[in-house]
Amino acid sequence: MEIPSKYDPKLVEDKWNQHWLENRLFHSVPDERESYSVVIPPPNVTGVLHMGHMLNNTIQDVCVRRARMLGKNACWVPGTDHASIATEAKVVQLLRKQGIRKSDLSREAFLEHAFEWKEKYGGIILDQLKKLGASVDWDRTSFTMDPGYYKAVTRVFVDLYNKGYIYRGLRMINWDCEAQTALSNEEVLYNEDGDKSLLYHVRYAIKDSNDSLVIATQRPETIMGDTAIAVNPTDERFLHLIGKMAIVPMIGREIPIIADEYVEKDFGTGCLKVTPAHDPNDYELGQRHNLPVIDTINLDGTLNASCEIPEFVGKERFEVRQLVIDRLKASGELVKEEEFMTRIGRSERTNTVVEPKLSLQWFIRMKDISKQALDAVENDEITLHPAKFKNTYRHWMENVRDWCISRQLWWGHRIPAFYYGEGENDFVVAETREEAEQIVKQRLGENTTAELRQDDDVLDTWASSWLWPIAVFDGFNDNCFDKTTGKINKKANKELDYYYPTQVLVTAPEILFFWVARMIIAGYEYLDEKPFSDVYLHGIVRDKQGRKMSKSLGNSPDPLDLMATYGADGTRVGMLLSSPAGNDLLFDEGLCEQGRNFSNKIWNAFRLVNGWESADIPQPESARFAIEWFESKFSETIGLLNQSYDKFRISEALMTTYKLVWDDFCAWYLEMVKPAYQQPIDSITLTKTKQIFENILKVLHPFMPFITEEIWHYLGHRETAQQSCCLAEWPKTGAVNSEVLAVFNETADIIIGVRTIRLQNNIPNKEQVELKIKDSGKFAANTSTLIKMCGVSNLETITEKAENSFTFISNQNEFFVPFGENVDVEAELKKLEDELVYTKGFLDIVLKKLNNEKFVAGAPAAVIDNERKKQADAEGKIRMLEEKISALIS
RNA sequence: GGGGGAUUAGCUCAGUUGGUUCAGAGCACCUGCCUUACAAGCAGGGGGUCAUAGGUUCGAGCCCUAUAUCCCCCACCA
Repeated sequence: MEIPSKYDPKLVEDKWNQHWLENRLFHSVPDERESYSVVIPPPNVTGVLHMGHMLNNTIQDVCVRRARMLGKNACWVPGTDHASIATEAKVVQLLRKQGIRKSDLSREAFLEHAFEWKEKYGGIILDQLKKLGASVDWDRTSFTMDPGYYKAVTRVFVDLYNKGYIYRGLRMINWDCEAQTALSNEEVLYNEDGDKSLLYHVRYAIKDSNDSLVIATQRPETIMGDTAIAVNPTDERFLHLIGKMAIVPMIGREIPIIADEYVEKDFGTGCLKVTPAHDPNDYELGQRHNLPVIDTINLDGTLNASCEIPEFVGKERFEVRQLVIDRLKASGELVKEEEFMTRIGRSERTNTVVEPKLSLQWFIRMKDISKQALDAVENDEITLHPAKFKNTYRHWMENVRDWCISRQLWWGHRIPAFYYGEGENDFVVAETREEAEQIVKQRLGENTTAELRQDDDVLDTWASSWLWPIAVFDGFNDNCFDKTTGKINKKANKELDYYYPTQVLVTAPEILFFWVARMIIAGYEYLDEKPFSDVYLHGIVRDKQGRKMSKSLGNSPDPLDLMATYGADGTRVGMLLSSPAGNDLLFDEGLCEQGRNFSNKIWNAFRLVNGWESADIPQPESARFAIEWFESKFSETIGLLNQSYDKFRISEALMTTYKLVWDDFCAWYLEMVKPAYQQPIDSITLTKTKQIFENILKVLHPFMPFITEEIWHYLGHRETAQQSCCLAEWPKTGAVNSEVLAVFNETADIIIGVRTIRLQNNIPNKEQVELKIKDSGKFAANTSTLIKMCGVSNLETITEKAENSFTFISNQNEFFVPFGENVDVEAELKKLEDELVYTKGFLDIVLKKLNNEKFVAGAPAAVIDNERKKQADAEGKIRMLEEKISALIS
């Protein structure tokens, strides 16, 4: 059967994917083996595979596949995140296209649409993961709004509330007056270059004084909500005014003049009007100074009665701005209009200017609950890779701020708070409405007729995904979660007991705090145990110019296209080739090409070996040596590989594998054992070579699962369907015979010497050459390998220098290749002279060191010995070169 | 503004406690080869004052101090 000379992934990948799935090779159940569990960072349920996923999942797959081969019970849990904001935005958009507005729908109707949409399009990304060969346990696919998961999230909310970690508080949120909804920070867009705006300087009178001061504002329409004027306490211009009362223009309200560090002396006029209801900073100022909050703007952006000016009530905020300006101009209180650059936030959805708005939100108190999570990373119970993120992590955790977990959306986990009255504390928190009713009855009496309203808001997505490593193993179920202590009893949950903590979490540093830190917090809060031992943080995939890949730039290749062009294996290798942990990856399609070429190289090595016919003939010495050498080389490399893997240096492991396969195995080993054209190979060498090839496939497998599986089956594992390279045993480190390695190195060095002479002197490979060796007593190369690899017709040991020859030195032995016809003596001479000059210079440097008394006195003996050895070698080399030159000249 | 990180070959990066080939790898580049596994290949080769300036040391890519440039995260000036 003819095997094509080019590897065709299309003929291979689907076949093996199907094989793996049908045989459920990646399914894991607890058993007596050591577990190796990994939870996937759940992609958005609405997501489609992009380059970031490609990188992220390839790294995980490499770790998981290797662990499986190491004999561990590998369990990689897949799933998706409901991603409340992102998904809700998409659903809203979709509905809008169908002419349906969210505001016209009931919550229930909207959620019905959302779930419908999720069923239809959600999980596309999971299918795409199959394409890249992700060896996840598909039977365990989870979703952050699965019923069980939903229950876990609710349960945790109630628990944290009961423990006193959750509270309600006022907070500025971004309000979209048109859509009448709150916006997350991510949904607020800013003009990149800033916005040109006007700063209005307005004069405020001082009570009981002829004095006045001038503030600067870009929002004159909020003047009626002012409750203070603030100046910097060190600003001498205003020291005398601190503590006095200023008069708000137009309405005459008296407000205090306060001092606060926050005020910049150099900006505007140095006086700041404080409007706690309509500016986040002013709100904080107000908190610090106990200022009243006067909210003058309605949800739809019109002014309300609190503004005290009837003419303004019901009018839109920007219309009012102009009216205010007109009034102030007329009264002479507007001193100046000044252009300046600022940044104005606009709603991503409606493009209206975002209105900061105070509202009651839910928070988690972070300080105490995050203590253990800080320590765990600090004392390396959890290791971050690369370690530099430890600093970042510490800084954030030490300055952790309370976490606002409520979102004004419908798609998500609805906050389990039930209100029975209008009072601030007229609510209860409970897992279900029934439980809530019970509590209310206890509180208000059995006969209460209070109607319960559940909070309309849902939880921040991260307030569900922070439970991921616990919840995917059903860690909050009734059996193991103890409501009274608020702890999980691991022993009562076989799965959790076996798989938790997981091994490695692979993700991007961008979400180190949003997600990773919070998972750690949850782990310690509920299990008193870390959720994972190692965190591998990979960079962002960027284009060649270093720009983030984005839809709008159109600079992101589609991973599916790449896999179609270069094969999944080639693309995986391409992704990992230049991606050390923590560094951004400047993606270059050329890397995938390199990956594809590598596939092809492996494929052709297989074709070569596969085509060999064995015969009952003696094993050549060169083949015997090749096997002996390669086995040592392989053992040595396995050691290096294991080290790289253990340190999570995945790209280093890949490069080591790449060189082992391409250089050591293909370029050297196969050439060394290869029989002459159309000659058979001895059976010992063939058998050994196939064994070696199998080992090669094993170390390649984590990176290139498809091609290795394909060849694996060709090499004699076709018979049983269960057999798979996926389940092969990772090679053990064996003995490394350093003597053999040294012999090989010397042999290879001589071969390269002869090749160089051939190339530089245009001696065709077909033409046999003689090789003479002047042995310094150290010659130890494998001669039969030399003869085979160099095209040597005659190998001879001599005692005197050979004349009329090209020469080179290797390991203090001198080698001579006698001139054939057409020899360029001049060129040869020049080469020798150049080398002489260089070596003399080198000797000078060494001597300088050795003549330095301080060096000889201060450096350890080993270092000095080495320098003396260098000196001796150099002196010897100079003698040889000089002799050679004189021989050529004569 | 606060914090963190980086600067080594044309590009992307290694370089472990300062001292054995430590100045490296891959790609790119140059030269020669369609040699019967592979031109998606083979063989060989060139290339760096380790950002700059000082300092510590017998010895610095590595340690210290400044300077310059770049990147990331958080908070963002009314």
